[in-house]
Amino acid sequence: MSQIEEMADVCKLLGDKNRLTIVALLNEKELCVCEIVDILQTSQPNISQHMRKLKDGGLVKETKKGQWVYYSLRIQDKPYVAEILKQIPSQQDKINSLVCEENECCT
Amino acid sequence: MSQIEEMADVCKLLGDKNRLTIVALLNEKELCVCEIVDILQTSQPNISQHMRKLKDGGLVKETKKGQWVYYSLRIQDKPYVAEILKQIPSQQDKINSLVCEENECCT
DNA sequence: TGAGTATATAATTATTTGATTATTTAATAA
DNA sequence: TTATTAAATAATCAAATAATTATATACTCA
Repeated sequence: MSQIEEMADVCKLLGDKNRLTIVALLNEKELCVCEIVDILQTSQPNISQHMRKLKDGGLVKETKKGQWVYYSLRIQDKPYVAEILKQIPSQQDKINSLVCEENECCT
Repeated sequence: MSQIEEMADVCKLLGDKNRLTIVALLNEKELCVCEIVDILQTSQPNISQHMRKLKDGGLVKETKKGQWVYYSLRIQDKPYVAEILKQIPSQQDKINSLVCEENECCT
């Protein structure tokens, strides 16, 4: 696949509001699926499928910790993604509002 | 529309191989529709519809010159798009190979 | 072991999208 | 005026996509 095609595929991944939000969230902090579900207010399978696309596209990596799966960004080789993220407002408030965070449910 | 939604929409526009190539071409030089059709080897209505999406998304602007319509990039307010374009290989060879260029058909 | 929880997968559906074909509009030039 | 050329629009269709619902897998703990 040509470089331009690969970049178009990455842009397509970021071309969905939910996925772009997920990437912006992960830019702040590693998160588990249930936390992302909680923040984005959608179904677990919906998030799970977005995560698979992001993983297949090489934008995130997963780490299993017990029964939880944590996702983190993997964009060292894609500096332009970091540029895009610079333009996105901080998602810290959404992360702070996690009930999980308070209850330490995923730790 | 939220900023993150607007950025997702821009990414979606760039998330198509043909449109990303068009934007990369316009990054080198203003081009008319017939030239883009020539380079991308697809139909005129196909390009015309891609140009409309890019125009609606605010990524390009058009200038009519006689019976030709020239498009050029309009991304001053979107620095991250410039960052993406930096990662794309030069499209100069494709522009140089234009028959138009030799014959000066669009001038 | 079995219950409970977290996540993934599969199947389905409605919507969106990219491309094609046919037609229309607009500009130029004979 | 008519013919020609460039581009846009409209209609159509197949493929891709995001979301939902239902089910399966995997891990933990009593």
